[in-house]
Amino acid sequence: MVKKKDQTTEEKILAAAKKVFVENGLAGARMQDIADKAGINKALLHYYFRSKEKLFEVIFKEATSKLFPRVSAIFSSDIPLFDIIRQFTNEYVEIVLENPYLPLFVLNEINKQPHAFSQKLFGNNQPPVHKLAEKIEKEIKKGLIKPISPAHLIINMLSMCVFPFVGKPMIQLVMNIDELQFRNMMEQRKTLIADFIIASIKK
Amino acid sequence: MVKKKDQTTEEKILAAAKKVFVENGLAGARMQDIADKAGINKALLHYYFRSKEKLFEVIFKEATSKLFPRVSAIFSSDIPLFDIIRQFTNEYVEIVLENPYLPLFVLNEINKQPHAFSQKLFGNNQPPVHKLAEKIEKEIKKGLIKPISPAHLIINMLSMCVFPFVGKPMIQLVMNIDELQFRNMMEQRKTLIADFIIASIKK
DNA sequence: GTCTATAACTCGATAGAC
DNA sequence: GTCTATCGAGTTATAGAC
Repeated sequence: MVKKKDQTTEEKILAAAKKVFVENGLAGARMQDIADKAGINKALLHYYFRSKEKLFEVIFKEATSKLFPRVSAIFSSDIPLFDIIRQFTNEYVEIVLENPYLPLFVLNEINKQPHAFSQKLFGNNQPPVHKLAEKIEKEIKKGLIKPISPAHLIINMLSMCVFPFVGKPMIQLVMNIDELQFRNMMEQRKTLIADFIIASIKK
Repeated sequence: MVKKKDQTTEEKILAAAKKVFVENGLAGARMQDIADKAGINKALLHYYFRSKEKLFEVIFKEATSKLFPRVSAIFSSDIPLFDIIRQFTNEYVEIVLENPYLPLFVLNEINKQPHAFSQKLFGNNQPPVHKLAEKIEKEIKKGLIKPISPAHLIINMLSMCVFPFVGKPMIQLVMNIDELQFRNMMEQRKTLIADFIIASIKK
């Protein structure tokens, strides 16, 4: 835990804004709450970041920059398929465990303005799904794994990694578990998801 | 497509409100937008539904009543495990295909007020996960399926059903597919998900 | 850089005519 | 039931002193 007193004002604002935006979304967040949480006043918020929208942009970019680059790297890396699956599920869950509400936050914003994000997220270079899909195709043709649509396999993997966090409050409600128990479950999933997938497609 | 002219004012409001709330959430939605979309004015909204919150409640209840009762029924039904898996994945995807944005909408609101919903969703009776979990335990002990934590198996199943809809815009972006192609993929998943799960746990 | 005070605006809600 | 007009609370944003 970083001490607030050692942070610059800008850092305090960013930390506070992240929390408020992630919890409430763009529309639900209030500048007053951010100011309070940062221990300053509204005027100073506007001094550092011109407007609510601009502040939001910064937070959002920080969030996506945490989630996507590693994913891209693993998806396009040259290691064997099963290693990709193991590494991806392990790393993704690990990253998101530190920021459990990020996936819902990001998915919401993509949902609200899908077109703005095809630019923001990927720029002009294609997302790295194709390379992984091709690798899956090859493994099938070589007879190393059971036939399955690459797209579906990738969606299955993503689903089992991302959904538990998106549905965290619902899962906690339904299963009646606290923060620590949830965390422990997710720790288990780091290896469990890969095992589950591989058991399904292995010949 | 239902003609607006054959709808009562109340129906027009509900249809408009559903769209606006589902797209923007409670905080993001504006009564003016709902009125416009319904072809009436704000005053009339308040005449039919006292406040924004009350209108939201109605929409939200309609949404959850579409999603949860069937799930509960299937989870606690007395058919064999593999049939539960097949029936659940098939029916859930079918229901949500008609309302692709419902899951994200519902999860968001649960996320924002988890406690309010433990009441609203389940009332006083426990959610029906326990019965399914017990069934899984039994199958493992009988040696009919490979050992796996029931909680994780259930989460895996839910994940693969729900996530594709929650992440719909992102998936469409990354895979570069249109509405129809997305729909076709989800149609395939009705049986694919069950096959995938069963292949993984079958002995 | 940081504050107080306040302007400017958005939006839910109501009054009152028809 | 439906409308126009308007109020009033809450929020973003700015002006101006320190």
